Amino acid sequence: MQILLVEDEVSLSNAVKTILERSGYFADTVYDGRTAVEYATGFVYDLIILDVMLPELDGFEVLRILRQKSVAAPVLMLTAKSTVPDKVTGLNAGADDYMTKPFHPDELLARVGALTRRKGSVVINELTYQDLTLNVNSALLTCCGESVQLSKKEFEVLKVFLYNPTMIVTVEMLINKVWGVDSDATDNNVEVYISFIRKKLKYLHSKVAIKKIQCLGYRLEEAKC
Amino acid sequence: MQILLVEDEVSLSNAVKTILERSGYFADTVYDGRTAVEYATGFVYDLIILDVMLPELDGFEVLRILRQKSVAAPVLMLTAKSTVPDKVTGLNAGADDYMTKPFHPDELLARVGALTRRKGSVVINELTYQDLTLNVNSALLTCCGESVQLSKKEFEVLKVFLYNPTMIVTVEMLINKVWGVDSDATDNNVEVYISFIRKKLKYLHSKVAIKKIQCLGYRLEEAKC
DNA sequence: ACATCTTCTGAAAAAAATCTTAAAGCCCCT
DNA sequence: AGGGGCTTTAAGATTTTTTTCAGAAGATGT
Repeated sequence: MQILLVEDEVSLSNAVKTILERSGYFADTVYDGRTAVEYATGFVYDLIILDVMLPELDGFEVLRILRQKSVAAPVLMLTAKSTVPDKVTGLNAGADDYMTKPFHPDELLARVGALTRRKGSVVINELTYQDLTLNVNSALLTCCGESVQLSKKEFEVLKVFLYNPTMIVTVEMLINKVWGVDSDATDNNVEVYISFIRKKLKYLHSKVAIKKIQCLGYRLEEAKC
Repeated sequence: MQILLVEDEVSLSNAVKTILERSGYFADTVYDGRTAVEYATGFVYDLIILDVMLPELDGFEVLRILRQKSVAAPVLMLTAKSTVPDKVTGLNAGADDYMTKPFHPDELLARVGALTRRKGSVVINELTYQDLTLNVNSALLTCCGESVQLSKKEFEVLKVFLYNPTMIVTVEMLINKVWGVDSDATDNNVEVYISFIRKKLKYLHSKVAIKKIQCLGYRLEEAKC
C-alpha cells in the first residue's frame, strides 16, 4: 500500500510516517502543496493524507487540482480545527474523510484502513494521436506494440505536437517551449530534432508523420500510403 | 503474558503491577533505565511499559537502545506531560503507544490489551517483480533460490523501484525517499547505490535490470536475453 | 533553367550525464 | 583502541545527448 503524506510540520509528518510504516504501509512524505501535486500525478497512491494548512498551495486547493486532473485516490484531510465550515469545504472539493489534529495513532490507522480497503483506481498519463502513444511518465513512444525511448529533448518536442495535434506548430513555439525563451537555439536545432523524431517514427512504422508547412511550421499528419 | 514495567515511582509501579496481575498478566518491575535494558535484553517480554522520566537513562534512551538491539516487543510509553514534542520523540524512537499520567486503570488495561493482541499478527511483507523477491522484514533479496543481504540504503533504494515497477523513478525522488528531502546527497550517491544493486542483481543472475533513461531517471526492466 | 531561399540530414565536436572503482570517513561492536 | 561493515566522496572512464556545421535536396519565383 502506497500512501502520499502531505504535511509541512516535519515532526508530525515523521511521526505519522512511522505509524504507517509500522503497520506495513509505505509512505512518501512531501511538505508543500506544489510538490504534493507533482507526486500525486507522477506516482500512483492508494491514499493521500493531506493537511489543510500548507505552504504554496493549501490542502483544499491541492485537492481541487488533483480531482480536476483525475487523480482518483481517496483523500484523508487533516485539519487543526474541527470547525464545520472547513469540513464542508473539503467535502465539496472531494475529500473522503477527515481527521482533526491532534489524533491518536489508532484513530489514524483505523481511518487509513477504512479508506485503503476500497479499491483505488489507477491514473495513466498518456498522450495519443492516431497509432502513437506517448507515456509522459517514461518518455516511451509506442506504436503497434513496439516502443522506443525518447531522449529528453525529443520528448519535449514531441509533447508539443501531441498537445496540439491539429495545429501548426511554429519553430518559434518549439524553441520557446523546449529550449526556453531566452536560449540561443537556432532553427537548425529544431530541424535536427525533427529529424531525430522522424527517424524514430519510421522505425516504429507509424502512420503518423511530421509535415513541414513551408515558412509556417510543422504539423502532425497521417502519412499517405 | 510477560510484561516488563519500568517506572521509578514505587507507589505507582506497585499499583500498575497489581492492576496487571489482577488481569492475568505477569509483570516484572524495574526502577531505572540501565536495569530496564538489562532485563529487556535478557528476557523475552510481550510488552514493555516504559516511563519517560527515569534515573540513569531516560525512557527515550532506553527505547532507542532496545530497538537498536533488535528488541521487538511493543512499547507503551508513560509520560507525565502530554506535550507533542515528547510524543513525537517517542514515536520516532519506535514506541507503539503512549499514555499520559495520571490514567484510569481501565485505560491502562485497554492499551495493554491492544498491544499484546497485536503480537501474533506479524505480517510477512514481500515485494516481488519478475524473478526477484525482496523480504521487507529482513532486507534479503532472493532470486531462484539464491539470496543476498542488502544494506539499509540498498534496501531503501530497491524498495522504491519495487513499489513502482513500471515507472521511471527520478534521481530526485530517490534522494528524497532514501536520503531525505533536506539531505545534501548528490546524484552520485544514487549512482553508486544503483551500481551496488546492479552488482547484486548480476550475482543473483536475475533477469531484472535497472535501466537508466538519460535525463529522466531509472526504471526496472526485464533484461533482454 | 537559374538564382535564391528554405529545409533536411549525416557526421563530428562539444557538453552533459552516468558508471565504476577505490579510498576515506563513520559508526557500532567487541 | 581496533576491526568490520556501511556509506560517502572523489576522480577518471564511458556513454549518451546536444550542438554545430556543411553540403544535399527541395521549393519558389522569374
